[in-house]
Amino acid sequence: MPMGLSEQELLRVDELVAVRRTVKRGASLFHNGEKFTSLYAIRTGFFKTTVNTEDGRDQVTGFQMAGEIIGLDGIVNELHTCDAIALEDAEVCVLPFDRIEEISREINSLQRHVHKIMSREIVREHGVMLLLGSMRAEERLAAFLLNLVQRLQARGFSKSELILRMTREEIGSYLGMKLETVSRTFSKFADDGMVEVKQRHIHICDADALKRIVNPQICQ
Amino acid sequence: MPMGLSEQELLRVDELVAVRRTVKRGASLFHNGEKFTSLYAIRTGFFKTTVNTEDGRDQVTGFQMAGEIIGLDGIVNELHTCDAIALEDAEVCVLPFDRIEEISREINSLQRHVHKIMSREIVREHGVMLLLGSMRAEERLAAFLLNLVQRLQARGFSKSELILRMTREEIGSYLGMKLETVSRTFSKFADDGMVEVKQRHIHICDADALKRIVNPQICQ
DNA sequence: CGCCTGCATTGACGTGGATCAATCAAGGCC
DNA sequence: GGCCTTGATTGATCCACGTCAATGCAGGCG
Repeated sequence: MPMGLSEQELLRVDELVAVRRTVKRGASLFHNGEKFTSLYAIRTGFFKTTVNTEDGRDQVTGFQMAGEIIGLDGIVNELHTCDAIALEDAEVCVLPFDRIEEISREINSLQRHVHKIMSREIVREHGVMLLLGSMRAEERLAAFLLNLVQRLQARGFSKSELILRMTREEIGSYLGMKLETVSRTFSKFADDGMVEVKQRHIHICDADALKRIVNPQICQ
Repeated sequence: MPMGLSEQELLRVDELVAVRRTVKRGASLFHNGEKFTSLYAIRTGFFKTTVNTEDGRDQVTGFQMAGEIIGLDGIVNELHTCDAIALEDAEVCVLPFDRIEEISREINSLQRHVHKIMSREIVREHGVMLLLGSMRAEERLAAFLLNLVQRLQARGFSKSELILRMTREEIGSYLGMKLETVSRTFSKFADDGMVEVKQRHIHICDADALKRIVNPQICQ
């Protein structure tokens, strides 16, 4: 992924991403408590990550799609602290972390790249904290839809059409609300003509209206 | 902070932490939008970090104390994406990030250390997401107090006595609740004999009771 | 000293979203 | 095809927390 490498450097990076692994829908890539050895770059498919308390509650901390990296949580204690579950059949590159460290000592742009990936995750989580801490249900769901569609668009998909890979309950967990509230809020958006919802098929009719919900002041 | 370095390596790390900066109570160490150049290691004092939306809402994303690192959010776009405000007079080490990268290419244990710091922040934020997404007001405040006192204890302070450096409103922002709810919840804890609260002076009388609130099933 | 200002506390009341529960739609499978 | 399971929708009710408002408390300053 870093650019402008020499041929020799490219070889080293290629060797890093050589190992692949497939994960069936519903299966886990890693579990809370497992030993951490590698990061994973998603090639195809869709994941969720969840943290869970000893007393059984759990919380979806993110949804990841092709091109994104999962496993960063495991570095600090060499143990994974969340579960990564495939929401559809998926393929990942296995990136052994000590090899990443080794090669990033030699290739500055890879080093920088790794740091940026971790920083980006921190910034993303700040955004989720803002959402969970200070938004209301409609704002949360609107922000969620806009974020999802924007990431899909960056991968060449439609900016108005999407298929949700996760259940209402998983969306609710991520957004700090109950599945019924997620469902009702979808229905309300549909009533207001902003989206069309058919189960997991979503058509965004009026993205600006969604933006106005997230950001009442700015978008008039 | 990494251990087991040669004398020469120690010199290089010493040079990294040479520059100090003081920040007065209420002043900012950096602001959202400012160019990112350095991380900061807190030597003394207490900070909060906040993110803010264009429409004026803001959200406290963390409280940081001596020994902790702030500024990681800035790496990804070379711009800070949050504000860091001193809650009391503070002193920090300025750690120019390109120097960190340079030296961590040479000293493996420093490289590992940097990665762990970033991973730890990601894990911490997972915990906050769990708190914001699935806990109720009493659980949040109990978890907050326990976390704070545990970090203070690790720094040699009392495990039952603490002085809050932040207002009820800042606590509320961090925990996703209104300042009145924070205040009421403190009063309830006091009524139940779990803590004594005199403004910002907190005495924790029954830490186990707080733990039971956070984790109803496990702690009986 | 008394006044002012910024927090904190407490009360009364309203509401957004949780909860409980029934119904419905869509696959998957025999 | 009919049955079963899993997830989604919708309604009725409830309550935790937000909102609005009054009061209290402590530190800073003229």
